[in-house]
Amino acid sequence: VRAPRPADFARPTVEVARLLLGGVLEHAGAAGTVAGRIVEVEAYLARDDEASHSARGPTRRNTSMFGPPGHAYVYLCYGLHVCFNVVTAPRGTGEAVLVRALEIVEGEDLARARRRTRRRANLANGPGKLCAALDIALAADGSDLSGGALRLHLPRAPLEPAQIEAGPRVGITRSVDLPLRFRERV
DNA sequence: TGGCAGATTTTA
DNA sequence: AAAATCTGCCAA
Repeated sequence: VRAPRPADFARPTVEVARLLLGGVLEHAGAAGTVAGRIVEVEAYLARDDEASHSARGPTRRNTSMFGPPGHAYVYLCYGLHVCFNVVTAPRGTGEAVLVRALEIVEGEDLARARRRTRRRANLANGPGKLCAALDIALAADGSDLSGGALRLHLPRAPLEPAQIEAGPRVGITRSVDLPLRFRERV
């Protein structure tokens, strides 16, 4: 994997979403570092996407979604779960990629301590679960993912299209038919 | 100002 | 199937 470059975000959000697959999200904290390979993402767009938080313009919560690309958009879902996104389109646009699932590749013991589950596969196979495993908090909202404690790494070579499965997004009720969910095929 | 739906997860 | 319980939107 490699560090992200500005050019990585100078392309449509759907392409960035596909590029994130096979990348690594890493959080270095006081207790240690936990990192996971990105295996499932969803794109949220600014136009013709009623499921996107940006669909009705900027609010206090989604401010960072309209911020610079390559930064984090972290929000609270259903009042208790933290969800992590990578902001994608240029400043002011309002697009992001939700990271839905990781496969833990570093710091598994620490991840297990933070997550009450026996099965390795369940450590980070959901947007709220992965934030718990990596200890991503709302304080990370708006942070630059190329430099601080929370880092994004992109694959040196993007996944082949045949390795990516596209389909409808999960847990939404509007714009349900858009194929904006991408998963690494097993 | 109040009610409700929501990019979820866990337990019964 | 339901609870936990924050944020934003829309109706009074």
